[in-house]
Amino acid sequence: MAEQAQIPVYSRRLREARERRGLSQRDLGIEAGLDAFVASSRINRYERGVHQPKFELIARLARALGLPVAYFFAEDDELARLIVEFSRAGDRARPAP
Amino acid sequence: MAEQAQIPVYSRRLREARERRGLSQRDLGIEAGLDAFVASSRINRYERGVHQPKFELIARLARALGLPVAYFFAEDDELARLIVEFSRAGDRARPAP
DNA sequence: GTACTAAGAGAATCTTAGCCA
DNA sequence: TGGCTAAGATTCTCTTAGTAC
Repeated sequence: MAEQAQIPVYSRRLREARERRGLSQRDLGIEAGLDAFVASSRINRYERGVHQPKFELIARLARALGLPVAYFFAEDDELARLIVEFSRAGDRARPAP
Repeated sequence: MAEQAQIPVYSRRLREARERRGLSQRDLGIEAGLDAFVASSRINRYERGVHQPKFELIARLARALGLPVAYFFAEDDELARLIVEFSRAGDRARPAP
């Protein structure tokens, strides 16, 4: 049987977070600072696990989605939840920089 | 004044974790499955922030260092500590897969 | 409008072969 | 021995131009 290439964690978390926000792939890319003409294509590649974005871009996507970068690399769902909780607690303590 | 290129989070965390383990750059690379002839050069590039490793490699480095991948992307030190605590708790609950 | 893809252009990393403390 | 680097070889991503629903 043929091995199906595994979707990376960050791809899965990216799509989940985007859909939770009700954004299209194009609009998420634009909010992260990508050119409107390439946004859809690029975000699609990342969510499908075809291409790997630069960390700098992941950081911008994380900011656009209101999540810490570490969230996108949490394999464990419980750890992911913990990271979100931590960032929300931080938001109250020290507002937006 | 010239802007100093910022060292990425994962670079900083990688070096810290490696030194805590008392490993050389070469030995860490080898433990992560890199060829002995390229290990030193490549790990050095990652720790200096010159090159970005593939996520697949970060996952192997994380395993070699006994840390979750998310740890290497935690900007906040307190969050990093939280992630380590979580992984240690998990080790007791469900041993090595 | 949204999700998605092929393929050449462009930009990155990887390997080799070293240097310095 | 350990940390580090230049540069060509290699391999990746990015942009463009599309398709299908």
